[in-house]
Amino acid sequence: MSSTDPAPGLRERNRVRRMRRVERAALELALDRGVDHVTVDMICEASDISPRTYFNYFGSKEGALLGMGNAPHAQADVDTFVAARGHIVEDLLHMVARSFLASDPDREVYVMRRRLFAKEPELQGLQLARIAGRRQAMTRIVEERLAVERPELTEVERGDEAQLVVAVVTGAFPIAGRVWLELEDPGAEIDAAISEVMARVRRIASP
Amino acid sequence: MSSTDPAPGLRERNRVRRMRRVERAALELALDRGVDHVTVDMICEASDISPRTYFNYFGSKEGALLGMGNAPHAQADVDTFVAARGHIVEDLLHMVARSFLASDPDREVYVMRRRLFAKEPELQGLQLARIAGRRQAMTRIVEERLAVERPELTEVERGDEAQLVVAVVTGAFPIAGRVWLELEDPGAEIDAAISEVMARVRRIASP
DNA sequence: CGAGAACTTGCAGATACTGCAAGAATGCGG
DNA sequence: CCGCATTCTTGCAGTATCTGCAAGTTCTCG
Repeated sequence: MSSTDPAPGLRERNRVRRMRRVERAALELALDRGVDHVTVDMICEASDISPRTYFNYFGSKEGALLGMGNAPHAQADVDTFVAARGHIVEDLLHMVARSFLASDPDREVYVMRRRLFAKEPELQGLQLARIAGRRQAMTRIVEERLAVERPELTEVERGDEAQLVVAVVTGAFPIAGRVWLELEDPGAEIDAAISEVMARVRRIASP
Repeated sequence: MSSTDPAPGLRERNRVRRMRRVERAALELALDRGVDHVTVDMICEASDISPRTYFNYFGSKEGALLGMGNAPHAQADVDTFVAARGHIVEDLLHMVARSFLASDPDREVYVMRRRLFAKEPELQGLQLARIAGRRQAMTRIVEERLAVERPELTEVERGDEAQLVVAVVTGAFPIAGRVWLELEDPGAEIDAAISEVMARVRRIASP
């Protein structure tokens, strides 16, 4: 289920191509006229797809605007994080970043999305709702690591600490994303962005 | 607009009473049958209100389940926070807590809400979406304080730092809320809960 | 008490979303 | 290349959410 499937097959390729087409159409329409002056029917007409299929793909009107929300983390990345012993926030940021890059993000779509978010801040709320499931999954993963790393904590304390770590990471990741965007060089440079953001995180809690 | 209005007036009192009645009915129904087997019409019938009025009050089906999302912070509390020079996260937690207590939270409804959230985690996502507006407002307030407290930061850095602070606080507040709930004594005890949570926040970023 | 403001309600309608079943595209073994 | 099974797309019909408007009702205040 990772991004390294050997033969995607025609069916899968068509699917991806169609989804991208719909996403683009939706973003263009939303940027042009504003989200709530766009209907699902418009998006479907613009991308030549049936409304029923639209919902099969994205589940909700905003689905095409928000993009990837459901793909779980690769087990290998999870294991790496659980076994790592660096700063837990930084390690988790790396896991999330790896997951993000694995989805083969389309830089152009990403930029459109950012512009749209700036234009209609309510979408950020929906984005948060969309990734709520991921937050829960992440919380469980962090708890797993804490169980071996800090066995002195009670179960409740572990849960609290995990929640806090996840909150910090979900707050910090978009910032790292922006920093990453400003660097021209794609790929490994995201590590630099993470280090930079980590420094800011440290500064906040220290004094 | 604060909670210290001298004479609420009959109109306002009716309004509050009715909203509470609707909230209770909605929570009971949702706990009983599950959120998506409850319709707005059911809630309205159970609480003897017209659907149109329901939407005037709560704006969305889930509004009655999630509770207060829109009331802005009292200007006095904001000023206090901006002028304070303690740990910025702790100060902001206090501001949020004051705002929360000012809404005169009904402990029983609060408990029902927590039970419902535990039963249907997707609601937590919607909750995040609902308070997204508050988060933005909080971010601006934090930026305001940072502008005077740390003038050496660039505008972008200020924005980033504010975002991080808000992320930490919105992550930490529910935990403080739970701790507060477990204390029998209502009222000022929320300060103790905040101190306790702050210690955990510090522990996370330090090593 | 009476004028005016604020609120509730019903109605009509647009839009979002879902289940179902038929039809089309694709994968696969012969 | 041909059927057969599988999976996906689509249309249809129906339900639920949400909104604007205008009329009726309740409250406020002088």
